Amino acid sequence: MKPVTLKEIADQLNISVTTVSKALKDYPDISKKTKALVKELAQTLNYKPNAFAVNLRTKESKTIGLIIPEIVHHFFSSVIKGIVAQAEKKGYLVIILQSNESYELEKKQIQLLLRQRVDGILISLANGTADYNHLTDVLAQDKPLVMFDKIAKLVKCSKVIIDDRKAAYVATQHLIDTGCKRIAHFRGALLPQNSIDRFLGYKKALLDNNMPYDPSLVYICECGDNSFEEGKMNARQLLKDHKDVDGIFINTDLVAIGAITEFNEQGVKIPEDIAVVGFSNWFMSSVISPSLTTIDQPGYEMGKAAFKQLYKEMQQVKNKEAIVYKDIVLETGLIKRQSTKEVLLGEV
Amino acid sequence: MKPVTLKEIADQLNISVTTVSKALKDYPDISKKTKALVKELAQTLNYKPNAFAVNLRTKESKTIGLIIPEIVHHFFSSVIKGIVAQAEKKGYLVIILQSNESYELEKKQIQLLLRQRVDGILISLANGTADYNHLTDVLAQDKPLVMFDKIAKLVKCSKVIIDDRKAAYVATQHLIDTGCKRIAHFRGALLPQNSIDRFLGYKKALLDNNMPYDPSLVYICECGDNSFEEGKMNARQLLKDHKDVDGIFINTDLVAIGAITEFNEQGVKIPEDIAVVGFSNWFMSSVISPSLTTIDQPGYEMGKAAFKQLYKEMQQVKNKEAIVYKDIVLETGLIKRQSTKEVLLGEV
DNA sequence: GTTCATTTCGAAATCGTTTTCGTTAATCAA
DNA sequence: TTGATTAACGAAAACGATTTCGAAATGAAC
Repeated sequence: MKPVTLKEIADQLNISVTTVSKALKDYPDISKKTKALVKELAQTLNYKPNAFAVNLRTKESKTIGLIIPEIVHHFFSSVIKGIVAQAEKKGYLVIILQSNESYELEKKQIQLLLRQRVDGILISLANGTADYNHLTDVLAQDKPLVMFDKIAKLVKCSKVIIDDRKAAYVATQHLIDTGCKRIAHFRGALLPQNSIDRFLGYKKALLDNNMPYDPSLVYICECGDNSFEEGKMNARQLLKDHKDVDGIFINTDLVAIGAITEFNEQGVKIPEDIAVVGFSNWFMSSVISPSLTTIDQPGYEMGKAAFKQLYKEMQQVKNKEAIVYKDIVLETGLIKRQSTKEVLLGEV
Repeated sequence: MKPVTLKEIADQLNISVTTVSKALKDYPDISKKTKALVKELAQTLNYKPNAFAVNLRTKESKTIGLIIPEIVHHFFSSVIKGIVAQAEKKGYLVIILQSNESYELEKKQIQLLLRQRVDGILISLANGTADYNHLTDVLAQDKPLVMFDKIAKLVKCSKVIIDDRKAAYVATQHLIDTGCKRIAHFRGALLPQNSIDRFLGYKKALLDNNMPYDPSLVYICECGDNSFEEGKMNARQLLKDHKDVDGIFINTDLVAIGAITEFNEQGVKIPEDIAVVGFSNWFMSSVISPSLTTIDQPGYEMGKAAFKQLYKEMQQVKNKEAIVYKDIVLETGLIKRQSTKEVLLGEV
């Protein structure tokens, strides 16, 4: 019933615990005969080293913590999958926690993970997080911390991101290239870096094309939950406020889908009356009608890259080297679908 | 740099480690004065008990394992969220692993979790899993194991499920009530219990309504990945094989969405020519056009219930009581949307 | 037969807590 | 004064593994 220990194996073979331990780890000072004996018995008894004991000695937990704002989310669940897959390959287990976009929770969870003595932490920040003491705490303990997607530029640690600004620029440029003259932007919440960068990309694209930037065309959502309803609401408001808008660049696919639904219901033609570009390439976007032109945001790869970087840093800590921080920027692409028109050839 | 230990606190206060430990845990044989001193110093030094040491002593890890076939999946990510939320409330951490629908991986992961000495395991079986020795291994160690959604009826442990059979019956009955005369079924893979039960519900509904059961109308997919493409493929095949089918009950929403997409592309009218009912109520289903009538499968609640049951059993083990297994069946509901017609009133 | 090297094993310390069982000193009753 | 009681603390043994440092046994070399 009780798990088998080294001692039990030792007793059964009339040798010491030391010898058993060494035999299992192929120490050179143990004879081949005893090694064989030990390994066989360990096998038949189904011996599994007690992770706590090992970790206590070696100061390694082979475990990392992962904090994300929301689990039920196409992009984030892809990231989780990438992380978990990569971690398992390297023999690491992943403890997952959801911050619910709450700063307070996030802080508590970091403490939890530190107490659990995880070897490293992967985090995508909550929208509400503006103070970074809980993060610098981690770094002060020489514990690797890698931020991904929703990051804080000010914190000195590795980051895995996409170039939100550039991607937003490309998205907006596509609207312009397909003939849109007056382009709105749904930017979601105010704070997170992504929101800021995407907005800046949108703005720059306008200016680079000698189109006026009109703040009243930028819809901010205090709630900032990037929801389907947010999209519907904003779309409804837009139709009231600005009849002349013929293109929208939207922060997140889900919001874009909300907007499209509203437009569909109100009989607004997409892309003829209004063209729409989303962001993230949720699976859903390929399936709705009209299908959504969007920016591909590689969640799985991001998770993979984030873990790889964390792993590198964990190795550095292990070898008592200094941690080398790195900013990793993943490529994105524009996925053209039905919600935008064809690119004009003659003009421009 | 190194984490603070009891010993450091003890040294600073010139008392013993024992006293520090007791003071922090409010033992009655420590004076109020020392307690105050200890607690204060612990606070300022930011002391966090070493989880390994604690676990090694107490034989409790306050950690559970979770194995699911696929993380990027609306239903499963809802389940994860329910589990993680509930676990955190009770002070448990969740280690998440993805079996990728592979029996071999599932087996390895169980071993991993046992070695990690988790206090309990939550699992939704891989499609390929037909042998249950790895599961009975867990139970033999008196370690609580709760299965959810994709279960093995033969394994003696607690299970959290929905009544797939009944739900499928309701779905099929709805097609019949809305006037469908010849109803097909896309059942996905052959093996998993859900697939079987949903098929049986479908069949029973037909028979109870004196409609012939025609095996050629049941589409099985060897690949069994419940994918969008599977839906498109099956739909294409169906249109070739059976021009007279006017309703389909489909195993999973995603497959149903694939089918709908194919029908849309081929100009088949939904629900006039063919009515469609899905299963699971993915968010997507409310958003596509036409929106999909489906069965609501409460993922979050299932996760919550699964953890609650696991928690109960972990308490039982702690109190050296016998584990009481329980089958928990969650309610489902039919969500009527545009992919099926209105219920006929006059007839039947 | 002595010396030295090599092979093979074990004793013991250690990781950081928890908990049992004493021990000491102070207090109180008689 | 003596004995019993109580309050407050500590020594030490776990938990299960790892690793350092020796020790014993064997063989080789002279």
